[in-house]
Amino acid sequence: MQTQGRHAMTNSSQNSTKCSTGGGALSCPPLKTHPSSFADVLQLLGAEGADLSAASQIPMVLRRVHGGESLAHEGTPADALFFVCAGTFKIFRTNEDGYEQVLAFAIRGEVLGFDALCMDSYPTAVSALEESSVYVVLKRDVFALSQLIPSFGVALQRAGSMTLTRSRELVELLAAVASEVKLARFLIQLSRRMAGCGQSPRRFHLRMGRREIASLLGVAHETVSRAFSALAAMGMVDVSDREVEILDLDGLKNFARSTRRHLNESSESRLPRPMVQRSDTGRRTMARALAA
Amino acid sequence: MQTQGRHAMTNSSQNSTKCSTGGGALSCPPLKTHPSSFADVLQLLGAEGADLSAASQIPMVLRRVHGGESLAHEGTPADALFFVCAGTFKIFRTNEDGYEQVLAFAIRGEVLGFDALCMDSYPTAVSALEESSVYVVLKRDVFALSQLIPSFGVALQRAGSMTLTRSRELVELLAAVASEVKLARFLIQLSRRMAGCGQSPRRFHLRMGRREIASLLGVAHETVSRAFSALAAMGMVDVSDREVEILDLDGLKNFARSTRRHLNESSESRLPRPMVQRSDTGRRTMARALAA
DNA sequence: CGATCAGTTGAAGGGTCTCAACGCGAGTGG
DNA sequence: CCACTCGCGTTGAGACCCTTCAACTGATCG
Repeated sequence: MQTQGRHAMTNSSQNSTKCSTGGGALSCPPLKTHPSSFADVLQLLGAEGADLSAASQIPMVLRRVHGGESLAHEGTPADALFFVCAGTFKIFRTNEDGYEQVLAFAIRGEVLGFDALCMDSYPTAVSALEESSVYVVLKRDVFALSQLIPSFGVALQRAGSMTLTRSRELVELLAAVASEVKLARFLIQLSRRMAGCGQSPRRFHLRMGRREIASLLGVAHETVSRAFSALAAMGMVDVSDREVEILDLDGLKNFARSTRRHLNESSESRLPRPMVQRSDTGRRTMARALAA
Repeated sequence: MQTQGRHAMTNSSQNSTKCSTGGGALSCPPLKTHPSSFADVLQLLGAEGADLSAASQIPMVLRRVHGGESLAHEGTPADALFFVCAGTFKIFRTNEDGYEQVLAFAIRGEVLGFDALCMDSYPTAVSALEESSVYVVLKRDVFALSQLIPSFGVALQRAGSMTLTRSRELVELLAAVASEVKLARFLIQLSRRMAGCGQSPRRFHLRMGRREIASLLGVAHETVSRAFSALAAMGMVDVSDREVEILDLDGLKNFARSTRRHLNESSESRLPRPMVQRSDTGRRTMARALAA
C-alpha cells in the first residue's frame, strides 16, 4: 500500500511544534474507556491477562495522535505515561541552538515517558511521525495500578527494561563504527522491531526522514544518503526514497559486524583472523569491492 | 587520599575475565543479612523508609566485589539484580572481534541488570573497576518484594527510569559533537554524578582508563588523550593521569554546548557568534585560540 | 632488569563534514 | 492551470578532524 509519491508524509511529519496540546494529557477525546483497556495494554506489552476487574475507577484512555503532533514537550510537567498502540514516534531533545537531537524511535508495544518517572518534568520530547494512537496512564495512578493489577507493574518494568536495552543497543551502534555500518545496524534493528510487530522484516516504509536518521546516527544527512547509496550499490538493500527492501539480510548482518579497529588490542586473540591484510583498512575496501 | 602513583589500580582494574563467579549470584559470603538491608537499599535509591518488616524471608545480601571482578557475563542466565552501594562499575559488551564496547559507568545508587529484567540472560556484562559492593536481589523475588514493600517497587521503577535517562544522555553525547566536546560533556556528567553522591564535583579520580573512556565516547584512545590535553591547554581542567580537577566549570559547560554545525538550520540564531570567520570550522579554531 | 602496559605526542592518510548545485514533489495563490 | 516557493533527497568537491601507525616516557611486576 501507500503508493503515493515521494513526500507523502511531508505535511504531517514536518517540524513539530505545530498542533501540540502540551499539558493536559487526558484532554483529547477518548475513543474508549476502561472496560477492556487494561487487557489491551497488557496484551500490548506481552503479559498475560489477569484479574483486571479491580481497577475500574482508574482512568485509562486511548488517545489518537496526528502526525507531527507532540505527546510531550521537553521541560514541561510530566503527568502521564504512554503505551504505543499504533504508529511511530520519535523521542528527541532540542539544543539551545535549535538542533534537534533524535534519541530513539518507538513503535507499537513500547512505552513513552518512562524516563520521566524519576523526575517532575519530561527530560525528552515525543512527537508522532504518522497517524498514531497511545494508551495514556497518569503518573499518579501508576502506583495504585501496580497494586491493583500486579501484572501491570510487571509489564511496566519489562517495558522499561526493554526501552533501556534498546537505548544500549543504540549506544553500541553509535559508538564505534563507520557510517555505512551504522546505517546497516540501524536497518537491522528496525527490521527486527518490525518483525516483532508482525510486519515484514524485509520490506518496510521508513516513517522518518533522512535528517532524523542522521541525527539518530550522529552523522550528516548527506552521509546517510551516501550510505544508503553504498548499501544499495553493494546489493544489500533496495532503496527508493523511504521505501526500503532488504535484499541480502545475511550479507547485511555480516557487514554490520565490521568494527572500527580491524586489529584491536586484545593480545591473545581468541579467534585468529586470516583474511585481513595490512596496509588496508578493510571496511571501505570491502564496500568498494562488493560494489564493483 | 590515594597518593599512590600512576597505575595504582592496574592490578585490579585490568582486563576482566579474572576471578569472576559467573553464575550463582548469592554464592559470595554475605556480610549482612536482611534485617536492615531493605532500609539501606531504599535509602540508597532515595526512597523513604516504610513497613519493611514484612519481607523477612526474602534473601537480600550485601556482596563485596573486587576490582576487575565480574558481576554479570554477557549471555549467561540472568538471575539477579544489583544495587550499587559503593565503588564503580562498567557495563559493556564484547564484540566477536574481541573489541570491548563500554556502554555505561555506574556508581553508588544505581541499579545494575535492569536491562535483564525483560529477558532470560544478561544482554550486557558488568564488572567492577575498583573495590565495590552491591546489594543483590534475585529476579524471582522482585515481584514478591514489590508486593510486600510497595516502596521497593517504586524505587526500582525510579532507578530504572534514571538509568534510561543516563543512557539517553549518553546517546546525546555520542551523536553529534567533536571529540573535545564529547569529553567535556562526559566530564560534566561525571561531575554531576559525583556531586549526587556527596563527592566533590570539581576534583575527582577517574576509575576508568583512557581506553574505556574512548570506547564509551566512540573515539580512539589517542583522541581522548589529545582531548584531555586540549581541555587542559584551554585552562578548563587540570589533568594528571587519572586525577582530574575542573578549573572553569562555567567555561567547560559553555564549551560543551558546541554543536556540530556552528550554523545550523535554525534561521533566527539567538546567539550571534562574532569570533568565527569563514574558511574555518570554528570549533577547532576556538580551541586553538584559547590554547594560545 | 627486561617485559608489559597506560598514557602522551607526532606524522600521514582517509572518512566525514560542509558547502553547493540539482531534480523532484507538494502546496500555494495568482 | 501553472509559475513560484519550499523542503526532501541526491551527488560532487574541497577542507579538515579523526584514525592509524609509530615512538617515547614512566611505572609495575615477575
